[in-house]
This record gives sequence, C-alpha cells and structure tokens, in this order.
Amino acid sequence: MDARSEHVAGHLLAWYDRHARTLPWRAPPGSPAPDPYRVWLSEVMLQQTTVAAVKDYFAKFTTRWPTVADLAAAEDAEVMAAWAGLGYYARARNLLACARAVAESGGSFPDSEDELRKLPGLGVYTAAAVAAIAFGRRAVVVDANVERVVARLFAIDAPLPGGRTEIRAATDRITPDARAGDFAQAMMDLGATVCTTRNPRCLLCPLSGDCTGYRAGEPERFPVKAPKAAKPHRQGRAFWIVRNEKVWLVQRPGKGMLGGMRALPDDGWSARGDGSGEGPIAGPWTPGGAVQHGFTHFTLDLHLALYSGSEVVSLPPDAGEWWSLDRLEEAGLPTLFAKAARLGLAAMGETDR
DNA sequence: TACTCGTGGGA
DNA sequence: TTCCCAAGAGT
Repeated sequence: MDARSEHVAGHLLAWYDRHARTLPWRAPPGSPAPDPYRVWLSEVMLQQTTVAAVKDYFAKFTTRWPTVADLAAAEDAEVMAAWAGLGYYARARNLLACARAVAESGGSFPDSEDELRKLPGLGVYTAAAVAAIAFGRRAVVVDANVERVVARLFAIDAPLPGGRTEIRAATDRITPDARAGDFAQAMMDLGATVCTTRNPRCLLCPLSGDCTGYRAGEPERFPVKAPKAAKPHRQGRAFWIVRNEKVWLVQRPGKGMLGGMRALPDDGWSARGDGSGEGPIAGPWTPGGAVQHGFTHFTLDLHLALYSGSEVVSLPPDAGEWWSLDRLEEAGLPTLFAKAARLGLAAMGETDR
C-alpha cells in the first residue's frame, strides 16, 4: 500500500474509533466480530434500504428466529409476512433459500468471500461485507456510500454505472489488510453522516486533507451519474370482496412484482401497462376510492372496486383464501395493498355499521 | 449491459 | 409537489 493510501486508512480508522454509530447488528470498533448470522441478516435488510427502516425488522427477525437454523425451519408464508413493508421481496425469498442452504451444510456460514458469493442473495457487495465484518477478511467492500466517498476523494469523473470499475480499483488501493470490517463500516459511516449526497460536512471530515474533490471546491459534483429515464404512470384496479366478515386474498406468483406476497386480487397492472379492469368475478362493483403508490420505475394509481352484489360470492379455494377482517394486519400485505385495504375497511365502516 | 424489483424520508 | 435516494441482486 502506498503512503497516501496508508494515510487515508489510518485517518479513517482513527475517526471511526471516536465516531462509529452504535447499531443493533454491530460490534463496537476494535471488539470481536459479531455473530455472522446477524451480520448477514442486517446486510440483506440494508440492501437499498435505510438504517431507520431496518431497525424494527431486524429486532423482529432476531427475536423470532435467533439463529440461522431457526430461520431455516420457518414456513415460507411466515417469513414473507414478517418481511411485508420492507420492500424488494426477492430478498426475503433468497433469505430463506440461503438460511436453508447454510443449515443443510452444517449450520455455519462459510468464512470466505468466494464461498459466500455462491449463496442466494449474496452479491458482490454483500459477500465482501460479510467476509470483512463477520470474519475479518480483507475484502473490497463497495456500496453506494463507498462509491460516493471514493469518487470524491479521487475526483473520479467517469459517470456511473461505467465508472464503477475505476471506483472499485481505487477502493482496493486504500483498503488495509488489518481491521477489514472496521474499515468497511467506517467508510459507510462516513458516507452516511459526513460525506453525504447533499451538503457534505467537509469541515468535519477526517479525509478532507486528502480529498481531491474537496480541494477542487466541488465535492458534490461526484460521483457523476447518467441521467435517468422518466417514470411512467399506470392505472390498475384491486378488488375488495367480503363474505362473512372475511375478505378474499390471493397469493401472488413467486417471481415478479411483490412475488410470493399475499395480496388483494387485481386486474394485472404492471410496470409495462395498465390493468385490464377485470376481476376474479363478474361484479357488480362500486368505486371504493384510489391510492397512489410510487415504485422504483413507475407510479401506480390503484383504484379499489368494492363488490356490491347481493349474491354470496363463491370462489375456487385453490385460488386464494378468505381472511378474517379482524386479523388483516397479520396477513402481511405489502404496502400498496395495505393502503388499498384501508380504503376497503373505511368503505365498510360507512355502510355496515 | 440494462432492466426489474419497494418503500419511506429528506430537500 | 416532485424528485432523488438508500449497506444491491438476479437475470
């Protein structure tokens, strides 16, 4: 490692010793590594997700499933419902697949980056992070925080995503052999609290003396990103069908949007187009209001249709389930459908009681 | 490579 | 309000 890199790593670790955030899944700086199960679980939850959003879910999962063996033994539906609201549901499916793979191969996580990378849900970032944080292995850990810190530190102009190659090489250069986990977490803490996307606190930064972006007077210009496409706006319909104080819920297909989650029946809306308007039965329907929901790549107006027929509805049992209205919170509906269900309950309050 | 895949918070 | 973004992975 060259002198500048050693200097950077030393300053950063000294800063981390004083300013590390205290987080439920983290060991204090310099102390023994935490349980790999907890490190892995937190890293998966934190993928594209803020610390604030993860905290309650992490507590819930570790209380309910204290070890990877406990999680591996859980029912799919239980885990999916527990994940409801956190988003990116493929993570929950892969979480279970990973827990079961680990449980079947002896119950311990592999301690090398290469082996970790083979597990479902562990990509380049997460495998490196777990290797470093849980096992003290030197690994090049690059998340969005590190990208920002490094792009500013070296004033890397190449726009993302292409510029990631250069950023990774630069990160490799400043990554020390010792205290691998602390270094990775220090970079992420710095990015989260000092080297922030907007209004970076350069006067408080331990690396400002080494930072080319700061010296040039425009740290916020980095990292350069390619412009994004506009989000389309879609229309869809969900159906609120009640019988004997129970509502009809379906399970969505295992892949794709909200895959594997319990949901209200809908008309097949997607990122690519509006729904057909057709429901699982003929109706008649009464308008029950609409909710707007923003996904990563499109915005959806979901209109709720209330069944208003006088006949008692019959539906094929293998297509869904009648779910008690007073236990609706336990169904684990993703946020979009939880919003729609609130409309349905409100509409019933106006008419029934 | 470029898409797809959630959600809530901040500016 | 609207846009951007956050400890990315899978295909």
